[in-house]
Amino acid sequence: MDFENDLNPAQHQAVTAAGGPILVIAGAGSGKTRTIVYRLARLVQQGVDPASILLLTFTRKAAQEMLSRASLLLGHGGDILPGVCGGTFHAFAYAALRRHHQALGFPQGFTVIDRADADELIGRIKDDLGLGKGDKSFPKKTHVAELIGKSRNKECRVADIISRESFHLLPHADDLERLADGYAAAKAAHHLMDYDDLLFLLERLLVEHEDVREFYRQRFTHIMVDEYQDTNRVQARLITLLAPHTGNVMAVGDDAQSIYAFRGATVDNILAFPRLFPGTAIIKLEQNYRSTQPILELTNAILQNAGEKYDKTLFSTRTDGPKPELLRPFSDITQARMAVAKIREMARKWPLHEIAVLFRAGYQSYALEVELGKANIPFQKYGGIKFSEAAHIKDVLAYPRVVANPLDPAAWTRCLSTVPKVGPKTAHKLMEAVRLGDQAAIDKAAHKHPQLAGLFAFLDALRAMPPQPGPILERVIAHHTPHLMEKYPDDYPRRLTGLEQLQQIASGYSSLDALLADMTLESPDEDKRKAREDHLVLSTVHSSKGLEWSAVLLLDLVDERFPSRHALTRDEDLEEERRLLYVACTRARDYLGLCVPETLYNRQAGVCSPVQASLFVRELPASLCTMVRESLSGRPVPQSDSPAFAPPRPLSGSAAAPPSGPIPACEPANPKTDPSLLGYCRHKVFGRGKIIARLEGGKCRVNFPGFGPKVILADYLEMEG
DNA sequence: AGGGCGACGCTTTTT
DNA sequence: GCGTCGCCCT
Repeated sequence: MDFENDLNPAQHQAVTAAGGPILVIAGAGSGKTRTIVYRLARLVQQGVDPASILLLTFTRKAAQEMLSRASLLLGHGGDILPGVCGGTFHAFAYAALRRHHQALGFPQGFTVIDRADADELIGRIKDDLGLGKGDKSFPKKTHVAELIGKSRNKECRVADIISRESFHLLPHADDLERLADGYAAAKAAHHLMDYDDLLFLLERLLVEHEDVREFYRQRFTHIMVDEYQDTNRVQARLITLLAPHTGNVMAVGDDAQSIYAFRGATVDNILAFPRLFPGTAIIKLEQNYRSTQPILELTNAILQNAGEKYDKTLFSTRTDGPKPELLRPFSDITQARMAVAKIREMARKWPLHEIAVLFRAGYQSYALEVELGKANIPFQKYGGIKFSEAAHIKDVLAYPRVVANPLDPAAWTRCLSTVPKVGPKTAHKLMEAVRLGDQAAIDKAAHKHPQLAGLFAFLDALRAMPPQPGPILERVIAHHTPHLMEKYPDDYPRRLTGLEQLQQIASGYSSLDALLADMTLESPDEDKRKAREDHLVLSTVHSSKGLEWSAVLLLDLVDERFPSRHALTRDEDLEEERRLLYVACTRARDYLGLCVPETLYNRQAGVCSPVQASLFVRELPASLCTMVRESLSGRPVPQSDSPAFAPPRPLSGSAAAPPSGPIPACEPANPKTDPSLLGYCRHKVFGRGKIIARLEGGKCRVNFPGFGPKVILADYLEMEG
């Protein structure tokens, strides 16, 4: 290892810093991973036992990547550095809780439930409490689950979350609190834990059991935490519990890339770190090795318009390269066509896996996925539906779940639903009968549903087997295949392949509990299952965190989509959207294309309505990108002189761009119709409000405090200021 | 009580 | 394009 030559001075300092707390502020593309990898390798080289290193990352994939790169540096070949404990906070918490579950009053262990299971449980409690019956204003179970999750992650009452961001639900605040309590009680009664419980229970374990705390403090003498800007409060407390104040803790993060505030992450953790760990060495990595200078100029400009100032300006040694392109398809429908043309063009220069298409939300790639299918371009989608979330996988895993935890309601419902004429209601009654040992009720039900006896016999047989995942899954799949064929007559072959993959995965585990927990905590790697072919990457911006590509295309950069329209009312939400765009653009090494459709297809009306370019795009100086319009043939046509962002025009307009200056420089001729003005206004009935969008036909969407968003003709509004 | 069917509404991001 | 809800029949 050549530390002097492989690292720049700041990286070198971070890698070779002696023990004690270290905070590394690592700008996008500044060699953060390289720094962590080299430090890992150096620690091991200096004789630190790998087993005493704890590496906490955002995904297990990231941990594995770092460990295998460090192994390579140490000359261990591609093998993962043996002994190092690496993974997510949640996976680490699960392992610790499993080891010490008796101490917490879970003598028989517990089951980790995912979001869908939690939703279902909440739905049942909602029904039990008789909430929302015939009341359309009562939130749906998924929304309730979201509120409860938020309140726990932000560590405040459900009522506080409601009054801060969903004030229309205030009338239901008391009922929602009751629902949250009921949910917590049901989890305890059935030995279930959701994602949040894992963290809070680990905290309780470490606080209440000094011996356990000391065990971990002695076991892990070196702790490294990646993506520290996206940790929440309980995660920060866990670090202080795991490490003494003078401990060897290295936190790495970038406040400008914080994109998980919505689930309780707080950049305050970065600011507070030096206070919690006195004597922290603070090291900043600012040189960018990833992107060309023109791309960095654009990303720097995005941050410059942020309300909160980030004291960083990335600089690159890569001065070459084209400016980012601003692609203007006619609509979000033709955007897919234009993107495919662009991807074809780029595929001449780079392999497909070096090209990525990013978007704000999963559904925004549907149209593109269809076009890619037509064009025969292979792709892999990140951040979409996960392997373990597919219905048939969950169905099959339900059997071993019942074996592992006979109180798991979601698992029982799935198993019992394979019996004809048994649905959620009967399943619940039966589960209660099993729990209470009510043999009479079971016999009665077995008489009514003849196939029930077979299912119970099968489950008993499973319980009698040694708890080895491989053989158990083999039997379960054999048992379940007829049901699968019945349930999915059209595509059961595809799903059967998925089950075979599951069988493969399962045989790699020695403990059933570990398999089940991993399936809910961390879905298996996509690329392990897919043939190693060259494919384009589609991803949500959130899932693209920490990754990079030679070429990046960004879809739907229009108001209401990016920033998401849910983020328009609160300032801090809008700021998070800005950082999200920053993360997206800093993924690109050589080429960055921003797609700004001129219209959006409106399904109800069946027409394309003009939209504005995203607020963030409108703010950018026109000189930072090149504009490319879609020609009528669908091929991209570069514009000779690139006026920045034309106001939206109807499709009927000529294909040639009307002469128009950049919006930022637009003169405010008529404040009522000027589409760039999104300030405050007054309305005779609703009072003061904030204009959040300009619509066609001289209308605006205005958010009135106390009334919510309304669409109003601009003529009825009086502009303020 | 289950299951099929049509209407509706909504659609952020993830461990 | 999806899940969810209510209605109606079995």
